[in-house]
Amino acid sequence: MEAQRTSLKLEEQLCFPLYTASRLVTQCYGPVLTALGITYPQYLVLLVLWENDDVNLSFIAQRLQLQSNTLTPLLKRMQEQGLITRTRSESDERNIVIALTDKAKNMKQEAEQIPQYLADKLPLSLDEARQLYSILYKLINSTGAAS
Amino acid sequence: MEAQRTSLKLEEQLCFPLYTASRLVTQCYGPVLTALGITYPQYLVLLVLWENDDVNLSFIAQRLQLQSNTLTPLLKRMQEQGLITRTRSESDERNIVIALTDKAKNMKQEAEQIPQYLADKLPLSLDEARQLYSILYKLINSTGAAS
DNA sequence: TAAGATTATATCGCAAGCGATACAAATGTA
DNA sequence: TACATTTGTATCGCTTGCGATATAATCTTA
Repeated sequence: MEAQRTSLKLEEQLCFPLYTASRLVTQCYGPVLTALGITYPQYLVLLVLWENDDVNLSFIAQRLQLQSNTLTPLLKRMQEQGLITRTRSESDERNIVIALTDKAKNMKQEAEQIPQYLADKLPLSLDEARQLYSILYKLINSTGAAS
Repeated sequence: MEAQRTSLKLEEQLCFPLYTASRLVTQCYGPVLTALGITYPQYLVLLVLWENDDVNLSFIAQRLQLQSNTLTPLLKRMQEQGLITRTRSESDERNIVIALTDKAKNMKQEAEQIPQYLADKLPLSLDEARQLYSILYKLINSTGAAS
């Protein structure tokens, strides 16, 4: 709310470093994820499912702040790769239940090392990482629906 | 380099809030950019060109940390919309020179209000914004090529 | 209980992103 | 000056993202 001078200089835009850091950090996952045969958003879906299996599409959508027009094809591809199953709920046929296959469950163990791999690769101190989290979630909670 | 406990919990991954905040903040630009008839990456290209007109594709690529396989089609679309011209350099025919049209030059004035619009929309204090910048650029510089 | 709202997911169309590769112009080198 | 290398863009194929809209199942309510 304080008066802030704003300009059109690329480096002074908040959006630009956010967008670029996100892309470049995502690229850091490339080698490990390729080895597992998955993409970055697919990895995020697995993170959700490793915490909560047998959930509706809308649950994943809410956790990742993605919509059905992104998730439906993404989940279909994961199904084709044998990572998940998609089943219509019997109690409410509008719902589609996503469940991990054994293949995806087994991948969790290999994935355990990924966070450490990334933490080593990025130059942030614990303090900086905490600050970053705090600010990013402030942004997220202010824009999207409440998480 | 300190010992950090890592886990596969979604919220504890650095990547996830970065990815989500980037998408959601980008979505905040939607209304203003749609009014100008451009997309978010096109806006970034314009930011570069408003600072430095008549530059090679590789200059934009370096500034935005994007590659030709992303920029070439993006710039072609901007050309079709009458925002830029693409001309082969005479001195070195490998280079393609990107220049703003009058239409795009005139858009700068309307765009001047965008940073303030966003600053008002996001809940960050000046201090938080500075911290965020600092950390994001640390990430960017550690991953991609030196800016 | 039939019509209208709401909810959950899907479809369509288009613009990024990006790994891999291609290709022509320029440069280096023997 | 031929030939290999490097440089700057472009092409291909695929997977996101997302606005807009569609569709079917469920819920509401008169």
